[in-house]
Amino acid sequence: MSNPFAKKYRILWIYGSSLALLLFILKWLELRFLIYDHAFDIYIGAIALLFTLLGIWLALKLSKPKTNTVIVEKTVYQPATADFSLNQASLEEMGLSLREMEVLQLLSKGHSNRSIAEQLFVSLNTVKTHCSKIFEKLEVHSRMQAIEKAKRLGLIP
Amino acid sequence: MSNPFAKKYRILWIYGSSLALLLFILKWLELRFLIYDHAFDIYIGAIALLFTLLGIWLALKLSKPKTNTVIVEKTVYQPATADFSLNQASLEEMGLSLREMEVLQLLSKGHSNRSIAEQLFVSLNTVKTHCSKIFEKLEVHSRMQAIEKAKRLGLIP
DNA sequence: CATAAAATCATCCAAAAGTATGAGTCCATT
DNA sequence: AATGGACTCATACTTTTGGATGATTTTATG
Repeated sequence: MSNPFAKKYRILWIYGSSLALLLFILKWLELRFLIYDHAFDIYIGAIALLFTLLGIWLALKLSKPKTNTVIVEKTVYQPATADFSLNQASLEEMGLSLREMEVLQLLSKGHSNRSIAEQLFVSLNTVKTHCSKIFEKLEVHSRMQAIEKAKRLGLIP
Repeated sequence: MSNPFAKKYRILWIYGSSLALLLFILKWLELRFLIYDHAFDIYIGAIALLFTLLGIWLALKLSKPKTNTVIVEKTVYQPATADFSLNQASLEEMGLSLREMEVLQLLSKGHSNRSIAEQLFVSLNTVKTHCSKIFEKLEVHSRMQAIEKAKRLGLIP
């Protein structure tokens, strides 16, 4: 933790120091070769300061914020989806509606009717209705058989 | 570790040197064209531009890197279990008995408790007991979840 | 606009699944 | 002989699921 901080601060320090040194040298030169009057000098300094601030403001306002993207890998155990392609023909033949496919997919993941209802923001009864229709269309009598058949038909991975 | 540092320092040196050079040129111009009033505007403009750039550079280089932490959930899919080989280690770890494995296998084929009972020549209650123990050991609460977990542990094909 | 399909929700009932607890038998190990 | 694990079975209870039926709303389509 302290190492990267130290590094950052060191770099900052070096930047700052060299800048200060440069300005100091300038001042020294200025004093050394006192040719022009101080009013002009102050004026130039003000201009410089003003536009430096302007530059800083511009940069801060217009620059994209540096983002530290932390990627958290959330493992999902869903095997055999890599080369899955939905069998459109089977789907057409079975006549499953869009919503029924959604339910079927959640069904195949082992979710309960209640869980599916919550995920789809519908009532438990609706999910049961969908399930019944799915079973009817797939000609099965339980969710397990439905998954079995759906997988075989290429409806789900 | 020392290489990136050296690189950074070199860049810093170059930046610093060029800045110093620019300032010296400006100073020189200042001395040179102080006499001519009409060059004054150009001089001020140059100063302004230069210091604006300096400000931008300063802001970009020295500003604290804003750490906008973006958490991205990445779904990692497990490869398909094309060639099944029983994961003995997982089995040991889960502590499933022989009979429980039998039940689990029939379970995974979509059989009902009654069907399993008939196939194993035991009572329905016994099957339920086995199931309960399996669920307990696999830390799940339904046959579907059990199958899911057993598959990804390599207990069943 | 009318009609059909899809989606939603409900109630009631029966079957299946799951939970908790207790208990008996068999068998291997200590 | 005692112990513990595996297997068996049972009762009682709760939850979930499945089936049947009917109704309403939304949405697409001719």
